[in-house]
Amino acid sequence: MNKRPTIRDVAAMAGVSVATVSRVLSGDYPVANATRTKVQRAVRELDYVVNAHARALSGSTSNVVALVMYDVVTPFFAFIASGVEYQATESDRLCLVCTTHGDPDRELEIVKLMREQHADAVILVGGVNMTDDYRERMYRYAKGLEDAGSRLVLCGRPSLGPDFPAITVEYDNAGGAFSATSHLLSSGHRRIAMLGGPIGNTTFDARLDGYRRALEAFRVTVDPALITHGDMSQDAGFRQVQRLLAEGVEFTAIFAANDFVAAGAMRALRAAGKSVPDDVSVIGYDDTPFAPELTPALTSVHLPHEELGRTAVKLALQRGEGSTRQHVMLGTHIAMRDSVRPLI
Amino acid sequence: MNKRPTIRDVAAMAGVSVATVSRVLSGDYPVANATRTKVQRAVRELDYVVNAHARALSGSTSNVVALVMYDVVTPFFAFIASGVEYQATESDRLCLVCTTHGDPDRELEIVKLMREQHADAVILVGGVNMTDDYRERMYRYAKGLEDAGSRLVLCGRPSLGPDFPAITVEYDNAGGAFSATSHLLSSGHRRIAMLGGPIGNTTFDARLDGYRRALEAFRVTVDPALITHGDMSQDAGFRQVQRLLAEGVEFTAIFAANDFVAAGAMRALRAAGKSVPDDVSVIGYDDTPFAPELTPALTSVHLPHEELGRTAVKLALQRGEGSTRQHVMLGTHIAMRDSVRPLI
DNA sequence: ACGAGTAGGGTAAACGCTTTCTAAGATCGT
DNA sequence: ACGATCTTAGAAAGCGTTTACCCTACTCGT
Repeated sequence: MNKRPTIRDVAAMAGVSVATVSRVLSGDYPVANATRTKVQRAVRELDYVVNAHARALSGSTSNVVALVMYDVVTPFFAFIASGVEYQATESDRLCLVCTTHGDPDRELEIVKLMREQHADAVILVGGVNMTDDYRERMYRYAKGLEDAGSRLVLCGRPSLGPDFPAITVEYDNAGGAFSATSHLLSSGHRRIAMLGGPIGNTTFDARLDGYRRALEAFRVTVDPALITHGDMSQDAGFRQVQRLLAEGVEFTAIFAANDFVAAGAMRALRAAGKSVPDDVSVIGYDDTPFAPELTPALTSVHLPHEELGRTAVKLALQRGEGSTRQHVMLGTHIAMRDSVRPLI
Repeated sequence: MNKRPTIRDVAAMAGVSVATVSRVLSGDYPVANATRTKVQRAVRELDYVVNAHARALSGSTSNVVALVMYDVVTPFFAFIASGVEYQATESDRLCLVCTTHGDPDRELEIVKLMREQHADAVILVGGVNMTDDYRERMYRYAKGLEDAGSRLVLCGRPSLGPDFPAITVEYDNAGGAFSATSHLLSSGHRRIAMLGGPIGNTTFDARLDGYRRALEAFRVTVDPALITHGDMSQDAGFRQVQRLLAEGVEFTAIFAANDFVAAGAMRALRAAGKSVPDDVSVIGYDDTPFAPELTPALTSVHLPHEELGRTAVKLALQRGEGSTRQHVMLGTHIAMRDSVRPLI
């Protein structure tokens, strides 16, 4: 095993100084053609590659973007990751991926690691519980990262205010829920069950809010009995519908917190001998890839997942005045399929 | 914005030398308790974090594991990534994720980047076209990475031989296909269509091979008319079944290259008025999360995705003699669900 | 023909750590 | 009480780049 060559070896072989080699490699300084050629040949000959750490230490950017999310397999996160990865390589950056599984300690640990790494951007993805503790934590993160020269990006979670030193890239959670609910309402449904997510989570609170606002816009009173909560799993959807049925709550449509919950709901409905969409219409959220594969194909609120990720990176990497605290909100739309039917 | 503190600042504040600070931080050298406390207080006071690049430059490990795959959203890859990420953080490593989308140039580029980064391990995931060009490319990669002190891991693709300087972690593709096909055969099916993947891809060739071997084991002659090829998409599955039907090829069961293809096949069957599993049994591969959500729930070959990822990292990080060219093969099993029915 | 300007390239000082080498006290056996 | 041994800590030499600074040799305009 050969020791890997350094820039000095290249310089020696090419018969120039290390400064010249460095200049040829970064290409931002005039170098005579003959010299450039000699250096390039030496590089090829030795199969030389720069040492990224030395470069990062000397220069000051690490060319790394960090992505911090709940997990890596949930389609919601996977698609955002896809967008981030895409834009990162587009911008000649590498992409570090970390998962928290919801553990704040792990999150703290990761932010520390990213400060160590001098990541150009740290992108925190997904809804949260908006507590004072959370705000304070974020403030500490923002400070630490700023000192390390990193941009903090909140992706798919609300802004912490225009004064907060972070970029925010969200999508219109409440708006999507409003559309979805309105879609059911204008199809004639009035008894619409809302299978919510965990209480306090910004994402699901916003979806619930959109639901409420749509009902109000249609002058339908919000019946608390129709609103349930659970985690975001299929099982949760299943059980919530089971309970609703057991309690004899009447409804002709369901708006689910996300597609997993919707899938569980449809399963419970089927188990109870109810047909979707003949007896009950169902609409989901996130437009997960399996939505069109369900029977019936699930109508769902489509999110610009990948664009969310791409935008996060793009904004974080863009330099210049005021670029540290932008706020963008992306729109959603309904992907209409077969799980909703007008009430006659 | 404060400049971030360095180890010298900590040393100054604690009234000790930088060497002592370094030793307190790495904790592998005896330091008096009083001194340790002083240093730790200074660290907390200044909110100091080490500079990972300086550390990597000085020491010689970067504590980074790189994952190179086709994409990030396909469940097959996402679950492997999940395992890699898990084991990486377990081993105090960060996880760099790169995608190739099948582009060899991009792959080359990534390997170069990983040499620059001194990644502890570079994990290449997924099936490939086993050409001479490929072997040669891998050999170059292995050389370059070895010189950079990185381990090369081939994950979910065949070994390049015991002399090749890489670790291989595969799962039993042919074995899984053998089991799946045997399952259909022992349910009485004899006319089993095989909806294959792209020709030449190691993964799908192996699955096809397992199919063949199972038929032979049951003394059923392999009918080429029953074997089709396509990419691994749902559309491909749909079209392949459509064509089979149009050509009047008779079959009572389908073994699909993967679950996407199986989903497409079921759709085509339904479109043609055939019932699954009453008219045709279907079995998929990969046991994707949506498999149980299909109607009927899809029987599929379950892969140890996460374990594959975890094992890749574990082997790559384990030091010692002979640890650079191990080869492990993980087993598969059939997840039985509702898409297969015995032929009476 | 001459000073200004520019292209091309070398020298050496950072960058922020780890680690080897060295040395001063403290502790101990005899 | 005195060398030997241990513990603890500092000085300084890298690690492999980038870049500020400096210098030389041309090219021009006049």
